[in-house]
Amino acid sequence: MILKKKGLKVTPQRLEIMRYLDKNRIHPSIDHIYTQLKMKNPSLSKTTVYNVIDDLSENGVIQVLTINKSEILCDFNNDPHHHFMCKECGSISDLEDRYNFDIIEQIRSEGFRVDEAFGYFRGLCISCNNKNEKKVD
Amino acid sequence: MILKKKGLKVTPQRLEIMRYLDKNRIHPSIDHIYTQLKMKNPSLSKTTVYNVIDDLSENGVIQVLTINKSEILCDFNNDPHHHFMCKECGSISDLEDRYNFDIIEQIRSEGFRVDEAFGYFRGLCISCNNKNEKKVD
DNA sequence: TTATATTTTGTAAATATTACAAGTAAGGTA
DNA sequence: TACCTTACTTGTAATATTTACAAAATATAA
Ligand SMILES: [Mn+2]
Ligand SMILES: [Mn+2]
Ligand SMILES: [Zn+2]
Ligand SMILES: [Zn+2]
Repeated sequence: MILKKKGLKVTPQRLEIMRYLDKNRIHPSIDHIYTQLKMKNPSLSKTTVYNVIDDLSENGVIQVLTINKSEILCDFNNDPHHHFMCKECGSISDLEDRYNFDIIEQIRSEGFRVDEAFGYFRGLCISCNNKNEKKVD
Repeated sequence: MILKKKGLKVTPQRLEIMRYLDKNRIHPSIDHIYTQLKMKNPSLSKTTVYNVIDDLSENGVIQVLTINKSEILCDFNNDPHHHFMCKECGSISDLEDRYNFDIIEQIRSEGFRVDEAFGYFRGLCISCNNKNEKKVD
């Protein structure tokens, strides 16, 4: 059990939130998670969602994205990978692993201690870009 | 004049903010800019700082960073370059150009339209990392 | 100089996040 | 199992950032 390993107590709220993030790899916001889980767990508090996300990210279980200035986004996948935000539909896509993080080693060699790395890109996703090009035709 | 070229009127407030960003390449927050300029320009409104930063970034004059979840940071240098945030002293360092953005072409070739690219790294800056290692000794 | 559209300003509203204290529950111990 | 201690959850209030808005001021072109 990943929570026990980190010294965190196993609570229904933490399990629900982790399960939700695991099954919904859409990089949801705190409010999104809260609204979705509140339906089946009416006693859930938004503060709890904040607390759980903080605990999980501080313990390296999940990662928190700041690609968006308006709110943080949550990602169950804590492997280093880049993200693309579509300015049209707002979707956040994962970018393939092959866009690697060699750069981190270069930065380390300069004397930095690198704990976290984020690659954020913005523009139009494949789907919106296709629609956009058709309009131009 | 860069403002005229973009069809933006040349106002003292815009000039002051641009001059400040040009001379202070520390990636200041809105509040930082406001506090600094308010001293010599007591009539300056924080709304104006927000408006000017929006106008300048929408017109590609400056860039806005979301490396930090608590507030946006402003960068007069709008060339693509990566940033490093120190968790100890809070400084934001520019990373060298040689950490290139080849990856953008790869993403484009997949069908995305890439307008903006950001590489954000967090950890300890060179200075704080040195101090940290001495403590361990 | 005058006209017009743009910009600035102050205030208020909206949102996201954090602080806090009281109640609740998890997990260890006997 | 029953109890204890500590960690967690919850609701509310406070804080902080950002946006909305309308009136006043100003830049620029004619
Ligand atoms: Mn992801
Ligand atoms: Mn920079
Ligand atoms: Zn899209
Ligand atoms: Zn530092």
